[in-house]
Amino acid sequence: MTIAEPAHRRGKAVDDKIFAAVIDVITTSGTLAIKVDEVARAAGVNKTTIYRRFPKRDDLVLAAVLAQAETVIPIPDLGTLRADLTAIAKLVRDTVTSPLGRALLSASADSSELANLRVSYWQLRFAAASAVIDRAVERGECQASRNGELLIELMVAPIHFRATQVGIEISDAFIDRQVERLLADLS
Amino acid sequence: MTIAEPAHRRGKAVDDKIFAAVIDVITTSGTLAIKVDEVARAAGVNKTTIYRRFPKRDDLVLAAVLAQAETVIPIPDLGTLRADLTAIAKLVRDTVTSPLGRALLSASADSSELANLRVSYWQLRFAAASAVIDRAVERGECQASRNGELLIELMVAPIHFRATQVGIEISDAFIDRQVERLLADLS
DNA sequence: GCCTTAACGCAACAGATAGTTGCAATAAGG
DNA sequence: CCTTATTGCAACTATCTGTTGCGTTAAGGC
Repeated sequence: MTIAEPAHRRGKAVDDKIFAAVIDVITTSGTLAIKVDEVARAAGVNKTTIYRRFPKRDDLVLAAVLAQAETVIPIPDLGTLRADLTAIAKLVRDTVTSPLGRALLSASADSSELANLRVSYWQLRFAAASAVIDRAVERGECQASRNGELLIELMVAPIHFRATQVGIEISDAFIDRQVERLLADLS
Repeated sequence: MTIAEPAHRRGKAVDDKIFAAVIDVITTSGTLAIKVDEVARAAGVNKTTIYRRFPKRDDLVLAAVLAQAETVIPIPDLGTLRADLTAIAKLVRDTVTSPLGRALLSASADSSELANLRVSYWQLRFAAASAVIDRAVERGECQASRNGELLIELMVAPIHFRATQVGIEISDAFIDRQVERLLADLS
């Protein structure tokens, strides 16, 4: 995507160190209450350097989160729809339960940019997950569905809800229940 | 709960003004990034007074939120289970959609006290809502269910998820779908 | 109505953190 | 090797949290 690369001469590596430091601080310290000084220290970089690249603290956080979110979303292919869906559901559980996930998917009003990021994050996940359904249809494992993404959403929502709102540990049984529910909707 | 009331002589009214100001600031300014000075101005009270009652900013926010959360949760009684559940679902939608609701139910790590508050908030709601199911059972409208609260949770979760994560407007059709799903689980 | 005292107002303060600025040091690339 | 973009460093300003001392006010007993 980058047109002219030689913009930052010794800059690329610095960006990576900074982003890693931000993610690290979020993961350990827990919240988005990051201190720029702290990030600078963790990255072995001067505070000024950070401010020159990211004028506001929010820019820094957003950029780091974006870089992190660009990691490829794995689409499982375990042979059966049930297995694939279970894998997806468990991945969601792990993500939503982790400190980083909780910080990133915070429902607080935050910046509208983070809100947009959250939206596209889930849309990507739903699209990837519904591909699993499409594949199952091709295998003749279930009927075709015109709104696979909605079904995935309904499967995922209670997992997210429990993790963020009700604060109950999400058992494998609960995951299975959600998977079976989706399978029932498809038959 | 208060044992000796004459603790604050001209204090009660002040508390109310402060709490109202906090809720007001949250609702308008949106987030929990409240400034104590701002609250003091909005409440027509000196900053020192606030700090004397609530040593830390978090204490102030928590107290205000608690006072707000103590509002009675209305339990609809519209004659049919479907109508009651629809009313509950719509109330949840309105709450979760409102600026205050979004701020309070933020999934961010926040203080653990706020997290506990969130948990008990939903538990109260679920308990109140499952009473609606119990009443329908008594009317012979549906079969008894041993885990009405879980069913309510599964009905509410997608509403919360859409509002906070996917950012899609929650249509009445979506609400109806969730209600019908619960009714199907009961028959 | 007066007098005690708890509660409030006020102003000035300390501490932490975001964000800025000017200049010197350094490393990449021609 | 020399230019130049980039970084390091130190000293700043601005904002916000939280504190302190003292004067002022209002509630409630007498």
